[in-house]
Amino acid sequence: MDERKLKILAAVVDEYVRTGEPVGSKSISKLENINVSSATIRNDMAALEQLGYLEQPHTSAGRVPTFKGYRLYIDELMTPHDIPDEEKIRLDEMLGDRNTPEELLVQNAATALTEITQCAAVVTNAVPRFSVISKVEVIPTGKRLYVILLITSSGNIKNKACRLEIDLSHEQLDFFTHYIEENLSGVSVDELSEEMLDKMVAAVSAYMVSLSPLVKGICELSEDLRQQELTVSGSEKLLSCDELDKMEVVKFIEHKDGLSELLENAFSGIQVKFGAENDSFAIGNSSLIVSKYRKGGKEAGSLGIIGPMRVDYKKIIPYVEYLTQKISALMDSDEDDIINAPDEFQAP
Amino acid sequence: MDERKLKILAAVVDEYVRTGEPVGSKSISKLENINVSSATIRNDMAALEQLGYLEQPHTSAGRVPTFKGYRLYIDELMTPHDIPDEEKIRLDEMLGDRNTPEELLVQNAATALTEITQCAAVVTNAVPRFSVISKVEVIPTGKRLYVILLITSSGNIKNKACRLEIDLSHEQLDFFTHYIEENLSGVSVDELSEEMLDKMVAAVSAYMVSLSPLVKGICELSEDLRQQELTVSGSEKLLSCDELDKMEVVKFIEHKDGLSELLENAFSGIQVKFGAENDSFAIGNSSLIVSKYRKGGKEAGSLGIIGPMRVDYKKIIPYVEYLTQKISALMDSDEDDIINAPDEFQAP
DNA sequence: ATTTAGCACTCAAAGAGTTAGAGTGCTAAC
DNA sequence: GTTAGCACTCTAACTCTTTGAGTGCTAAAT
Repeated sequence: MDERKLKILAAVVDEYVRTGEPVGSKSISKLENINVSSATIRNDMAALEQLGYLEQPHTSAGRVPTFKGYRLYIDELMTPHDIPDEEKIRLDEMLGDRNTPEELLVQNAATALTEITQCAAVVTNAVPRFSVISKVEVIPTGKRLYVILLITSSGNIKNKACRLEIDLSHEQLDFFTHYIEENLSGVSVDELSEEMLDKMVAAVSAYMVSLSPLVKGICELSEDLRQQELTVSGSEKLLSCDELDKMEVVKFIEHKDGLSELLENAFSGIQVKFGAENDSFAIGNSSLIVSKYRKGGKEAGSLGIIGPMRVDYKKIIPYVEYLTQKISALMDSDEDDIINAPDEFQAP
Repeated sequence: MDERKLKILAAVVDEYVRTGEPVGSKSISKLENINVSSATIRNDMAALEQLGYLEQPHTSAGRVPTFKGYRLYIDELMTPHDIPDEEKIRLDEMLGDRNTPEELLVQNAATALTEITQCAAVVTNAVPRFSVISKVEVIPTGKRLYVILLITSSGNIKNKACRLEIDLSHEQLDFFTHYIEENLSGVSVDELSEEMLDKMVAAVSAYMVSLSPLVKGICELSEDLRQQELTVSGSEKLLSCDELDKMEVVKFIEHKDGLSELLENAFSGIQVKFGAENDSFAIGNSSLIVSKYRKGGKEAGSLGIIGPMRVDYKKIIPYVEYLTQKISALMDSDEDDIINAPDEFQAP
């Protein structure tokens, strides 16, 4: 692989991203930093096509990058743009500050990304998993009717109504509440394993079978907590993008299967995945640009965009990187504000 | 307006709904109960177009009903189909019985409607408004951090985290909890007026200004409660419906603005509204078919579908009517099961 | 040994022209 | 008032042609 060939590949990608039309040898030869004739470029382009980096929609058309071509471009050839300072300021304002709730922080970042990229933005919020359970309450609210309340240190609150077969005496309820509180209080949501909950089900059932709906309710609630929340915003942008198949986009909007896992399993750092490369997430010509943000050094969630493969990587990647870094920073500086002391208070 | 013209209008709507193609005079003349020639029909159709009930996509095409045409058809001309008995049985099974929670009841109805109509189903659940507040709790969960919990007799639970400027002593918290409990417990959600809450804000603030975030939180929660819950299910069906503009549908899916008010302000009984007729809810060629269900004689919520204007009203309207009636019946017979005794139990 | 100019060739996209057919409006007869 | 008949209209589908961007190859130039 020739130095010049790489330069030409980069030029083809840049041109194609800019114009959206297949790129011909002539238009490349006219570029500033290219000083060979179109014939030479034709030869090189033919070679690049041989190698699988470019392809022709039809014989007499210019070349278009293949996803292998994009891959090489992104990994090696591209020179990312800098984000102008005034733009950074604007982003910082959009995001929020130390006092902005974490959920809103990532939400704002998503909004910013949709606006900048005109693509769908995707965020996961795995923050709840880092928190510990700070409170479990079972509150009787009526005849045989109870509400289970689960509160985490990060302020996440889940509740669920439960109907029992029988009414519980104060003693029974007390027993149950204490047992649960003892076993779950202070446990990190991450550690809430199946076994642990199974053990509790067994123990409580042994004491009194009628309590099992309550335990089941708690299991369901902790299930909820463990699940990282995936939000896709601005997905309508994908519909007006004619590189993507409308039907596939619609299917994606309906159920975002696979995406959640894909994000969960991603490495840290910025990442670009193409629809073609993995079948779990199947919008044909799409590209997913994500990065993970961190909280207290641990990966806490992902942030990125879904768009067509023909997207301005030079421009967008720095934005995704900047936003994830900023979010990580804001979440870290926020840490001393987070309450990790579930036992400090007693219910009145 | 001639008897025959009305008959022709009805025939045009029926044919158009059936085929999806503009309807010509010839195809109408071939119909069983029409015994005039196509020329006569042409004359009548021209008249109907003059009157605004029909329109032509272009000069040499058949006619299509305008929304004014649909309106007349629905209000006066249409003969609704009967639902077959076995179908009714199937619906009854899908819905649930006396023991099915109300929320699930309407949810099931929505699912049934999506399945039958291949349109999006929309339900509102105003049931919470009929219930009384059975419990208010303020639970400390960390440094200056409190969770407010509002539970209604119908099992509705709302919560909200609140951060205060200072830590509360047990006494302060007790005072507050008691005050709130005393004032709100047993109050029906419907009666939760602005004034009432304002009075509380004033009273509490007089005692201690720092408590006002809590009162504010409670106000917001009761606001939530009063707001009827709107659920749209199967909205993906609208995307595969080519009469509707995809972009508008996506926008609608993302934020269902206006729909809630539209439903709230609707009269009782079955109702059909067209996207064109009201701008608050703006999917171009859409039609909204809803009816209200009742609980204990009072309107409790709405149930219906959103689809293209070209939808089988003859078939769908009876389904919507049947389901709302059934739900009303189930909710009424369910009434003695509802817990209206918030004071029966004490927190442990 | 590359690089380049030149040229014949290819192919999609756009435009022009044609046809087919469904449907209309009007007129004159019933 | 209704109907048959006919000329007219307009779209959708099809073919034919043209255009031009772009290619690959060859032979000359560096």
